[in-house]
Amino acid sequence: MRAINRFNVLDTIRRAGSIARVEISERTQLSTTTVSAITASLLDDGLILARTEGDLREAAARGRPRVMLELNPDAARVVGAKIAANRMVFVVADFRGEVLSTLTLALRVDRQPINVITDLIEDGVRRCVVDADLALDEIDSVCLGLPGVIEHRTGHVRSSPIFRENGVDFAKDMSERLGVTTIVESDAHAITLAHHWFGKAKDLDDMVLVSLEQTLGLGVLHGGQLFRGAGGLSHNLGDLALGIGPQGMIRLASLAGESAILGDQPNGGRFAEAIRLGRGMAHAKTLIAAEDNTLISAAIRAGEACGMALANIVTLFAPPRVILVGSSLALGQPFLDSLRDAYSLAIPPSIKGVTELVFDQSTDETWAQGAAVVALRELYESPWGTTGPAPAL
Amino acid sequence: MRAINRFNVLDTIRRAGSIARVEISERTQLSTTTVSAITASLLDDGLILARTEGDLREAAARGRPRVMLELNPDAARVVGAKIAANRMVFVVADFRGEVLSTLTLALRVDRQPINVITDLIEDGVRRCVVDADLALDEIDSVCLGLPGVIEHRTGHVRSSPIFRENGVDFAKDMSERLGVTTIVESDAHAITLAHHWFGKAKDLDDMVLVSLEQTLGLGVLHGGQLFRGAGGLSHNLGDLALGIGPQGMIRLASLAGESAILGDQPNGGRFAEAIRLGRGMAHAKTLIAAEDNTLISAAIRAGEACGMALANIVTLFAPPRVILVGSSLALGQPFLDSLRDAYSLAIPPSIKGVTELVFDQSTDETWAQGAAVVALRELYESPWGTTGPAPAL
DNA sequence: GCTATTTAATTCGTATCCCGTCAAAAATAT
DNA sequence: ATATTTTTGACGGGATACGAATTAAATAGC
Repeated sequence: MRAINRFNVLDTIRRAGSIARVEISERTQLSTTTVSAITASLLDDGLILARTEGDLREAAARGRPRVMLELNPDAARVVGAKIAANRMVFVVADFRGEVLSTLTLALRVDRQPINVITDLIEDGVRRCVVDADLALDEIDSVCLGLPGVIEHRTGHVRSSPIFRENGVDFAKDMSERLGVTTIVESDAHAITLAHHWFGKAKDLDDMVLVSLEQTLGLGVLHGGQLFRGAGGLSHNLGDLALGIGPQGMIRLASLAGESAILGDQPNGGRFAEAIRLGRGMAHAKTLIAAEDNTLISAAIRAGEACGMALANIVTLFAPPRVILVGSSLALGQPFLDSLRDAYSLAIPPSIKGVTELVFDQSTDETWAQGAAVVALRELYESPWGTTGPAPAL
Repeated sequence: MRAINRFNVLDTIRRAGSIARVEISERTQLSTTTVSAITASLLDDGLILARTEGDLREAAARGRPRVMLELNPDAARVVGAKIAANRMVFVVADFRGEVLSTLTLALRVDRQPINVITDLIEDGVRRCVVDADLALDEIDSVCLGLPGVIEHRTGHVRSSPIFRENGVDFAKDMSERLGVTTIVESDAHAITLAHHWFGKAKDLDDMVLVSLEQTLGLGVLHGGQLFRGAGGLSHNLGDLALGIGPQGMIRLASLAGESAILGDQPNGGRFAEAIRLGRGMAHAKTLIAAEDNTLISAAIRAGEACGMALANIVTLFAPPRVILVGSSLALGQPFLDSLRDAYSLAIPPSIKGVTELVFDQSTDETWAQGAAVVALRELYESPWGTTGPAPAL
């Protein structure tokens, strides 16, 4: 019970950035007494800081000035990472989720043996931590966001384009490797939380995010919590079945996945090289501007498929807002227009107007930051969840 | 806090049917002391009853015999109803959800003006209440389950095949009409809760139910709670988009809805008559047995579409169990087989084995009982939610 | 410059609630 | 009748939250 209130207060402070006790009490519906008690304990634990200046009410404020409270950035450090097929992005973040250092490694990791991948990730984590002027033992937790179907609770990767194998116990492997608690999460879930904390869903506790990258991912926020399937399973939109074709089931990924849009490019060509470097979509955009008809029609086909799938998601979840993110958005007009058209055609009239569509081209760093948020959210709850007994002097 | 524990204890008693305090304490993880306090207050409020006999442990039980506690059936009465296009089914249920009386009215209500429909419903409610030897003012709450997209919180019906109009404030209308709090809920949600309380999901707090009737509905249970969209919106599977056809969007309902399967039957014919009476699917089954090829292929088409949609639902929600209900199941082999085939083809390998498929041919009464459960669940929480202060003497 | 006013935060006392321990009650076995 | 076993109820301790009163720190007015 106290744990719940503690978390609520802490979260209220985080959302506000800087806030006085009175206002916490207003927002949480807790009495000022309780807020005082809780904030005292939070101050005591070093999780928040008090700042005497900064009372930003109307300039001529009478009465005792408010003492502003904010998160103590140094209360914890976490590493968040986005692991994609052709790049890895790491960030070190402080307790507020603010990024302290970034590291991008442009290298192809998919289809590599697992221990090569874990090696590379370990390397990236270590380098990024050093860049932030920290040591690994100052890091409280690490979270890796990767594409695919991931069981968050167990850290079990059911399937991912990153791995050749299915069913990897990735969290366990990496935890042992790094000597730091490591969480594995779907990349879509990570960017969903990033938007909830810092992006275009700060004001909402219910929303849906669709990520259009190599893999098509989904994040559903419900009451401020990620909605996970059984066993904390993440969703994979690319697996959605669209119909039966000559070679069996046609899935969304086969029309709207990155490789489906860009097609098989001749090895060594400039396009193939751009794809290698994660610039495939940007390159495609310039080709589309030059009226490359193959690409244009691929983009339109992908947009239509996405738009329809999106409408179905909205039919099922009816969120007030859907945020679309991912590299495919860089394709520009033909893709976006056909997506929007298909969406508005496919959305049932009865829920028209319920959902607002928002497009966002986040940087890779935001994804990694989202992974850091996943790690932070777990920290927020667990280690100080139990009320510490007053230490005997 | 007490409210939460109270609810948990009450719910534990309901689930068990009859249970001793010790066992409540075991199941809820509450101390026997607390359980005693709470049960005393529940007994005091007349919500539960104590029965001295009925200790069903090993016959030769030494020690003080257990006092079994069970819900007081008379603590409340509710009316639940299933309103379909061609029939209305009412039940009066006691506090346990047990049915006291049933009333089925086989009449076509769709496309009637609203006040005709409300008239008929009012009539049905009143008659069913009388059948249970009760008066309307002894009814605590009414819940109507209808097909379509319904906002549970507001009782607003966004669209329903029952109504000619969209956007009807049905809960308000009926509450005024009956003088009893009336809740409106999607029929799929009702049957979902019916299965949670009495049917094939008693053991699960997470599951998905798909209802295949005139309308294709969906109920998602998540942590024992119905998962609703924004504003308590219900889902409508029939609105799912499958692809673009010559006449615009092809939706699931146009392939697998009742009318899509049965087709347009000549007015006055035996088939049309059967449909009128809600026996359309049964009649179709006999025709299929007689190798009516039009129907067989319609059934197969419908089954395929449903199977694929089902696989997509499972991809998104990954529930441990999916329950399929509804009149279309009566079609038998061709429908069920093609559904199963399409499902196993469309289900992504990465989540194969997560979900168990269960078919259930519930009676209409069960649907109405589910609506009663919706009403009861609200009663369980609200009126005794606050701890009553000890009355002065 | 002093006092009154206003607003913020803390302290204190009270009520609630849960749990652990212990005693009472109710049956059976000897 | 007595001992044993099991369940139930009662009392005190600990934690928590809230309301009222108190203290704190600033401004406004004279």
